[in-house]
Amino acid sequence: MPDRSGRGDRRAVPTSARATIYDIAAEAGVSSATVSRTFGAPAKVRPDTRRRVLDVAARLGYRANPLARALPSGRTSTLALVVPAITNPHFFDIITGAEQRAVEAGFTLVLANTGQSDLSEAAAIERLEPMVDGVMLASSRLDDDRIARFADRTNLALCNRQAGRIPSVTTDQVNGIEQVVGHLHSLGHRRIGLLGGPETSWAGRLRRRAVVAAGGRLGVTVQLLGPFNPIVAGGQSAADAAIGAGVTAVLAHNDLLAIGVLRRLADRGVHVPGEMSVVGFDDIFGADFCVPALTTVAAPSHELGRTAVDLVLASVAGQPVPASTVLPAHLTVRESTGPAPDSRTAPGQSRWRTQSAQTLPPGSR
Amino acid sequence: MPDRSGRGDRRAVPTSARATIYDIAAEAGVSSATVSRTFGAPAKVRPDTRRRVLDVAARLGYRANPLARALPSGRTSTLALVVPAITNPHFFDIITGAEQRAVEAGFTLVLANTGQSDLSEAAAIERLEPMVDGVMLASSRLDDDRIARFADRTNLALCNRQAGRIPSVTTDQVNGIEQVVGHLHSLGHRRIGLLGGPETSWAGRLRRRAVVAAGGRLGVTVQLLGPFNPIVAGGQSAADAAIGAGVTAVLAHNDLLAIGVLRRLADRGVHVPGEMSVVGFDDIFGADFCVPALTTVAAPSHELGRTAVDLVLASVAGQPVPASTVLPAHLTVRESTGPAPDSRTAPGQSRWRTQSAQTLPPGSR
DNA sequence: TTGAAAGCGCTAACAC
DNA sequence: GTGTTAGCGCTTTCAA
Repeated sequence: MPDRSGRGDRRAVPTSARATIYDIAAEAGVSSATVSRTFGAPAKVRPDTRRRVLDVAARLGYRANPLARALPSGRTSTLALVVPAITNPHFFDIITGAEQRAVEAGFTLVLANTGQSDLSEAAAIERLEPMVDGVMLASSRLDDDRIARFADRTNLALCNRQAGRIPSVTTDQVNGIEQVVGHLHSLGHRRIGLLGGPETSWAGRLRRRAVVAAGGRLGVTVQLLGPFNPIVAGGQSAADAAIGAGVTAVLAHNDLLAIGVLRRLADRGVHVPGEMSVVGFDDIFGADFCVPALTTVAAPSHELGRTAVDLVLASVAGQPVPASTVLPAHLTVRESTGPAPDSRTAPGQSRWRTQSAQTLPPGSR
Repeated sequence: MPDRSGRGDRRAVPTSARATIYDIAAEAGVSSATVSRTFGAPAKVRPDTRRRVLDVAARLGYRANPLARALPSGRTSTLALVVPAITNPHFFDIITGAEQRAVEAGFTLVLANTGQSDLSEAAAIERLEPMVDGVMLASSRLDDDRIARFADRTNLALCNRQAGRIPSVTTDQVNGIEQVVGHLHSLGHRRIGLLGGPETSWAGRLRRRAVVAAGGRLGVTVQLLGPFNPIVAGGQSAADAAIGAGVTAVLAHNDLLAIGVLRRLADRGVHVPGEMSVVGFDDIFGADFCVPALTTVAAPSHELGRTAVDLVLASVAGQPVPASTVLPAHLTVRESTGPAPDSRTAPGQSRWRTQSAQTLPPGSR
C-alpha cells in the first residue's frame, strides 16, 4: 500500500502532502499518464480531457515535482555558472546576464564560486555536473585538457576563455589592446607597463601577446610586470612595480587592480594622469566614480553572461553551437589617461607637472 | 529488461553510461542496499565489505546521482537564496557569505534575482521551493502574511527583514541610526533629511521611525524625503529634493543612492561635506573610493549571508532555530560628513564655505 | 487519444 | 551486517 504522505514528518513543516499526478488522475478519472502528458505534451491530449485535468490540477494546487520529473527524463532545467571570484563586480554583471537569460528560458541558475583555485573549480564542476543540464565556466583557470574532458560529458560553454573547439564567448581582447595602445601612443607614451594577473588567466596571456605586438608595431616599449593578485589590494605592489619600471602608463589586468593602483599612486603622491596614466579592463561598477575616473577597456559583461547561457542552451537542445563568439570590446576613455609627461607629440596638452615617474626614487613621495 | 544505458542519446554527449549502485553491487558481489549504505551510513557496513565497495566504486568512477538520491529522501542538499537586486554590491556580499557557508555544509546554492517586484519574488520562491531544502529571503518585499505562508511549507530564513516569528538575521538599524544621528548632531547639524527607498522596504520603515525618534531626542529636525529608486541613478532626484528641503545632511536609503547623491551634488556645485553631509547604508564596494569617500552605516553583509544559511540549516536539521538574530551595525566615518555649515557647535572646524544649501535656487550650480 | 507498465537511481523499512 | 523489496513522482514506450 503506497504511502503518499510519509513525507511530512521528515521535513520541518509540510503537513498537507502535496498533490501528485495520481491524485489528479483519480479526481479527473483518467490515468496518470494522461495527467503527465497534459503538462509534458499537451498536444497529445484531447482538448476537453486536458481542460478537465487542468481544472482538477488547479483545484488541488498541483505543482510538478522537478526532481521526480528530472529523474526519468534526465533533464533538470537547471544550469550552473562557475565563477572564480564572485567578489569581482565584473562577474556580478556576468551573473546577472546569465541569470536573466536562464530564467527567460525557463531554467534555474545555480551558482558556484571557486575562489581562483583550479582545484576547487574542478570540484565545483564535478559536484554540480550531475544535477544540471549544462554548465557555463567563466574565466576558467583549468587547462584545456581538463576542460575538454568536462565538455565530453556535459554541455559546456566558456566565458572569457577559449579552449579547442568548445563553445565560448569572449571579448575581442586583441582589438581592445590595440585601441588602448593606440590611445596611449597618441598621447605620447612610449614606454608602458602591463600589470599582469594570474598566470592561469587565458585572457591575460592573450593580452600580453597583443600588447607586445601592438607595442612593436607602434614603437612603444612594453614592460611586463607581475603577476599581481587581481584585486584592489594587489594594486599596491603593482603600482610600486610600475614606478620602479619607469613607465609612463600602465595597463592593469582588470579594473579592480587598476583601482588599487590608483589608490597607491595617490598615496605616493604620483599624479594620475599627469605623471602616470592608468588603464583597466572590464569597466566594472565603480570604474566611473573612482578618482580619477578610470579609463578602461569595457567588456560587455552582461552580454557575456547571456551569450554563455545561449550557448549551452543550444547545446542542450541538440542544436549546432558556434564554436566561438567574440564580442567587441571598446575603450572607454575617462580621466586616468592623459598626455605622457614631457610629451612633445601632443603639443599644448602637456599641462602637467613634468617630473617624470622614472626619476622618482622607489620609496619617495 | 532494465535499460541502464538509454540515457546517452538524449543528452548532448554522455557516451559512457554512468555507473550506478547496481553496477557496483554486481562487481563487488553485494546487494545494492549495501552499496547505498556504504555511502549513506558507512557505520552500518562491515569494514571489509565497505572497503571492497569503495574500491569498486572508485574503479568505476562512481558518483551518486543527486537527483535519484533526493527523490526518495526528500532532501536535495540545495538551498535557495532570493535577492531583490543582484546588481547591488551589498547583496553580492550576502551572496558570497551564503555561498561559502552553504558549500562548507555540503550544500549547493541556487540563486534567484527578483528585481524588486514582489510578484516575481513570490514566483521565484514558488519555482525554487520544491527543489531545495530551504530558502533564504534577502530584503524581501513580500508582506508578512505571504512570508508566513511560505514558511509554513518550507524551511525559511529572512535576511534584512523580520516578520512574525520567522527566523531572521538583521543588522541593528536602530542602533546604527542612533550612531548616525549622534554623529551628525555633534557636527552641528540640526536639520537632516532621510532619503527614503522603496515603501516596501522593511529596513527603510524601521529606520524612518528610528531617525524620527533619535532626532526628537536630540533636537534634530528630520525631513522625510522620497521615496527614491535605491540605485545610483536615483541619486539625482534625491539630491535635488535634499537641496530643496534645506537640510544640511542627508541619510540615503543605501550606499548606491548615496553615491548617486554625491555625484549629483558635485554636478550642482554643492560641496560635500562643506555644504551638505551625506551618509549611506551598507558600506558596499566603492563606498571607500568614491569622492568624497562615503560615511556609511556598515552592515556585516558577509555575516548576514552566512547566518541566514545557518538559520535554515538548523531548521533543515530539525534543530531549534532562534527567531531573530541581530548583528551590530557600525558607523564608518569617512569624508562625506563634516561640520554643518555655519555651525558654531564645532568651533574651529567650520572651515568651509558657509553658503548654505538652502539658499541655492533649485536649478543653480 | 488513452492506459498499462516498466523503469529513472537511490533510500529505507523489514526480514534474515 | 546484509539482502529483499517497496516505493519517491514522473516519463515514456507499447498496445489498445
